[in-house]
Amino acid sequence: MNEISIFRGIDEQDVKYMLKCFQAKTITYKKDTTIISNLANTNIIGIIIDGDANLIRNDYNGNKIVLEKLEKGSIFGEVFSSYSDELSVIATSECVVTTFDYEHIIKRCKKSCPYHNEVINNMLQLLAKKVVVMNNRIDVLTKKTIREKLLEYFSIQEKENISKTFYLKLNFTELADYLGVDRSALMREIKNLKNEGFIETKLNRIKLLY
Amino acid sequence: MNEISIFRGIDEQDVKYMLKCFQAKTITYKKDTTIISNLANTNIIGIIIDGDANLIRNDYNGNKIVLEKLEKGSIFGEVFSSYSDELSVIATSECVVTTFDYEHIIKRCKKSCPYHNEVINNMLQLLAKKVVVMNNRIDVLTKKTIREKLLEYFSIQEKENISKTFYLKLNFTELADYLGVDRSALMREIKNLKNEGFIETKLNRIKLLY
DNA sequence: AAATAAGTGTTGCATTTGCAACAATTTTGA
DNA sequence: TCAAAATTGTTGCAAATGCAACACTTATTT
Repeated sequence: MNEISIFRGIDEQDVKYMLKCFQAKTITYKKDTTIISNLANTNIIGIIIDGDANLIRNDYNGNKIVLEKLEKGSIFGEVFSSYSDELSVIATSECVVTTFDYEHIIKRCKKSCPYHNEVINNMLQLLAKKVVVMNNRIDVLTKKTIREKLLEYFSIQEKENISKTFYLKLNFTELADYLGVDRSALMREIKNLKNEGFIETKLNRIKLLY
Repeated sequence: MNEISIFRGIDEQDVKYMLKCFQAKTITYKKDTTIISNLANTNIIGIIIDGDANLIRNDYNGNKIVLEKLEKGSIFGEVFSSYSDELSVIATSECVVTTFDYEHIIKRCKKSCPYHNEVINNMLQLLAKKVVVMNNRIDVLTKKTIREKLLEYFSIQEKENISKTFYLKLNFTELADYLGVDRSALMREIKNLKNEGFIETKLNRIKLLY
């Protein structure tokens, strides 16, 4: 997959050295525990070393919304400084997390680690990738009907998988949230698409017939 | 406004030097002319030095969608590499634009300009700001009804202006596109909000009464 | 293994929305 | 300054959607 990670291109020894230089802390969290709360008011960068977590927003009504699913290699905390609602990161499996202060990324360390450039480049690419992912979601959400939203979503999956057959990464409840529509209405529209011969489905496998 | 720009914190002389080092080109475009076409296939970074432009997507139907409004200080081209549709940038007023190759940002130049760090930091912050803006839009688009979308949009404007009275930056046609809804349905809902005493409007000025 | 929770699938109905079409108003530019 | 273009504002109507409620299936927990 050639995934970008914040330490890509830096060898393991140097990563260790750098983390020491950054005064990074690595902690293991149990499932369903809080990794960090009130993220918006910190200058912390976190990296998921292993496991999965969710970036959660608690809005004014007390609703918890999953803003982002974090997995191995994901970073969090880099961009939400302007959020006024409370953000937190919750482990959804046993989870190893490294955190350090954002300052270390932008300000050169005194020892001016030679691999610092590499980290910044990776960071830019991670952010750029995030922008692409968000753009995809906006494209989908901007469509007016559930059918159009679904077809746009399928089209993105088709591109990513380079195949007209793929497995949904979200369950239907999550997909409804992702598309910003009512779940039952989503089910109805999927049924319609099947009946009209646009798609075939089997569990979470989708096959596009057009 | 303390706006971030890619050259913030670097004095004018050094910016000039750096642009030379980057082999940057600065060109003035007339209104409605194409600044760059097929952006997705380039590694170019552009900076709007003066004037306004639109980042346009030509989708498969030939529809032109305004993805982003660019103004003085905006940068473009850095993150859209994965778009398969054609992207272009069109001047919406007389427009001075500087372009250079993305490589210059990430790879240290041979002379290793001392202000290079500053540029990278600014670049990170610009991207981060973009992520925040996109997050706002996703928050709005995810709401199910036009009323909820409008109220969320107003709430963001209220925060940004720190006032319950503010002027819309978009006209109603553009706002309808931004919210992903039909324009006439949007007008209807604004009328309802007025009749029910939630807002007052006068031209593009909105006053929240709650 | 039983109990509980989470997710899927379905339906009737009221409400919301998009669409189409048009008039009125404002802005642009020739 | 006048004509054309763009934007605003309105409405009837059909279609799409959300909501609520429920049965059923699959996971998870104890």
